[in-house]
Amino acid sequence: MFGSAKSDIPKKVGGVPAKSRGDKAWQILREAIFTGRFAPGAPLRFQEMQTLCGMSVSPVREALTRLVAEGLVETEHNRGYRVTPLSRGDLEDLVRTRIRLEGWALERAIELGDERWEARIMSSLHVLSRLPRRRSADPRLMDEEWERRHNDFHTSLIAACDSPTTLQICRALSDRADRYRQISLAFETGPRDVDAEHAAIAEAALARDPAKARNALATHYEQTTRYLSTYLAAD
Amino acid sequence: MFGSAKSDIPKKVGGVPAKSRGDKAWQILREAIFTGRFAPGAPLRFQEMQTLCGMSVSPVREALTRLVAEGLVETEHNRGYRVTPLSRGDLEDLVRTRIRLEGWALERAIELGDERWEARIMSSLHVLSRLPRRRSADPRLMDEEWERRHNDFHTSLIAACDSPTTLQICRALSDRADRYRQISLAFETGPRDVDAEHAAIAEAALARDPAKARNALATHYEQTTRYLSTYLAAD
DNA sequence: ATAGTCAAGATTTTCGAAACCACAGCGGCC
DNA sequence: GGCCGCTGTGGTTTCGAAAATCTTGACTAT
Repeated sequence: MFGSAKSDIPKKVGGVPAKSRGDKAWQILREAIFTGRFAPGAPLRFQEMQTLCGMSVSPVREALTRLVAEGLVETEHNRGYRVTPLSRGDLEDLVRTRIRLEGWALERAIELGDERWEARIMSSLHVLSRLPRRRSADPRLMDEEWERRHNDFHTSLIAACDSPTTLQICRALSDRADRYRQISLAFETGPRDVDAEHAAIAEAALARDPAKARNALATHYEQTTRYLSTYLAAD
Repeated sequence: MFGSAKSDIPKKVGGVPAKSRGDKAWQILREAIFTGRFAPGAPLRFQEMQTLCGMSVSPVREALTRLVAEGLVETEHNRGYRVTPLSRGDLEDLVRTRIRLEGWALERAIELGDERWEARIMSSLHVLSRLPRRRSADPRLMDEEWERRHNDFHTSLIAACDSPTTLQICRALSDRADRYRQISLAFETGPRDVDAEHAAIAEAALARDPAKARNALATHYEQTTRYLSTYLAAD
């Protein structure tokens, strides 16, 4: 369209190239919401989004529909879209639900996991621990690569669970929780050894101790709530 | 647009009027998938959908995006959309996940429910039992009103649960299961007293017996699997 | 002053056509 | 004969603008 027509499509996020403009819009808006470019509760205006994404209204609209389904964006008919607000109540509910559901998935994975499952956990834990959590340039922001690896670690823990439906829901909840994780960095004051928390989960999982693994996972997830909930609106 | 401009918008499904063409397209396509107008695995062509919905491509596309997010429809880039196939494996996974998740929601509701919760269960159970399950005209099809009331009964059971996230997921899973329920009628041969199954759940819930209620719910959900799974592709 | 009405501007929603892609059928080349 | 590339066809995806809708603010009547 303008200049080199194709070269603006294959932008990647998390290693996955965008296949269509709709995909790309989804990635861009998602990223914009995560980084706070669009604040929680802020209205999303089409003109701005079109400029940001460099495309027409149709793919933007498709992306928004997806984001609504994922719970990152809300809509009211004929009154546009807005970034879903964050709140203490939502976070607490989210964390409790994740602990319950992902805890079950973890137990199941411990039951079924083979050597390959174990190996993937060890490898993803290792590469995760090799990276600092905060971005060196701006320590209030999360390092993109760290987040990718963190995600991979948690995915690997439950990968051996045999319920695709459960895994899919876990992924969706993890996405919703990402936003809280992002901003929690700005508020964490006390010392927190995230690496140790991860190692504890992995150790219990490989030792095939379901109760212990579940506990470690719960502790890990509850840490974020602890730091964050006092700073969030009660709702 | 044509004749009386407004009158073609407020079509209702389940008592909820469509607010936009996108909503209406979603309702129409959903209904078409449930009733088998579009069979499992069948490709969804835009021309046909536009004719069926009586509108242009944009709202149809929006509806499809929503249906994909709900798992009723699948898509492959540049190769269109297709109705998500039904399979034995998917059904079994779905049912197990529902039993686990909805079982927990039920326990929680039993813990928290007040008089209003009890009253709603009794009332929705009553109106449900007053209606035949099969459509009188074509006994292989499910009565629309019955399905609405059935849904309301199950919703009322867990309504007192205090986790919006969990309730939302339960609703989504219930929607996915609807398709299996619809076709199960055509295969059910042996006698099955659905009303008794419902009554058993309600009784245990009102008696505040979590384990018993959970069991009754599990039994109820497993019945459908029992009748259906031999007729479904293994996958 | 207050509520109700209306017009203008801003924004979302929908349309119809253009651009684009996958696939099948055909013809040339090794 | 088999393989490769071209091209036409049937479909999806994206565009740019028109239509519908909401918001705002001024104006009028009570």
